Amino acid sequence: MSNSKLYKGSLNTIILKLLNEQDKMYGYEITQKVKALTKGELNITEGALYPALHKLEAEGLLDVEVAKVDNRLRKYYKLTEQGTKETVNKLEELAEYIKTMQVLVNPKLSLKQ
Amino acid sequence: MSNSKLYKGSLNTIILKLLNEQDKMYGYEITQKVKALTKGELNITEGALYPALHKLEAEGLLDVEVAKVDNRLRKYYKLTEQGTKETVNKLEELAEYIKTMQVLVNPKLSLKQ
DNA sequence: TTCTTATGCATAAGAAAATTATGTATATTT
DNA sequence: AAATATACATAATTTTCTTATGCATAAGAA
Repeated sequence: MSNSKLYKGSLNTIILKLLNEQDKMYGYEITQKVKALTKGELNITEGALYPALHKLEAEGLLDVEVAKVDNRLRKYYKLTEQGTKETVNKLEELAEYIKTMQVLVNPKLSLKQ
Repeated sequence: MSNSKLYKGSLNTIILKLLNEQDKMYGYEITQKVKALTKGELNITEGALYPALHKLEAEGLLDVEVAKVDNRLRKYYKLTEQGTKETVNKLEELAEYIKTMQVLVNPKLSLKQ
């Protein structure tokens, strides 16, 4: 995923947010989109992505729709209603996480703002 | 640690940064400091902290010094030279992580600044 | 004075989320 | 023809954490 361990735990947030923007995406598309957006910084591995997608689906946050394009399989995922709600939560958690880490890591700066 | 999974992978960064500020700290002190700084948002559990400290020491990033205060044991940890270098790396990684996540999560905003 | 809470360390069992490796298959480019 | 890109999947292992448990002393409350 990256040389930095900090991305551990961020994958679901990334997936949900992308699907919130793009309406529907398939797995491989997600990996390419993330690579492009981060200019190669972040490469989602398949071994992380596919189990994560399956779990989000099992939890009722994603719906799947299978399509065949150019004789190849694609599994399009989109947010359920519950998935949209959870996206909001995840984004709030991310904002909170960033704030907290900034307090811990740059206590002087955090007093100023 | 927190209801949010995002903190996974952040513990070493937190420990190193605190020791970079405070010169030397003992385990329990770290848990209390983090709790105070984050107003209770983040509670480092002992099961996470002590193994992390031991590992950082084994990697040569921390030195230990045992002290007895009020008939109770304290293990003071401080950064080695290598630990100070690694602290810089960890902080750079955190800054990079935050930037990257902001691009992923708020692509419109990230264009503006 | 006894019980609870706080201080201070430690480790073991288990869960969660990732990495790494491997497998299958088709399409496209070199 | 071979290599790369597209597209999915899973299994073994590792990392990092939670939860539970254990030991011990000090301080405060009932």
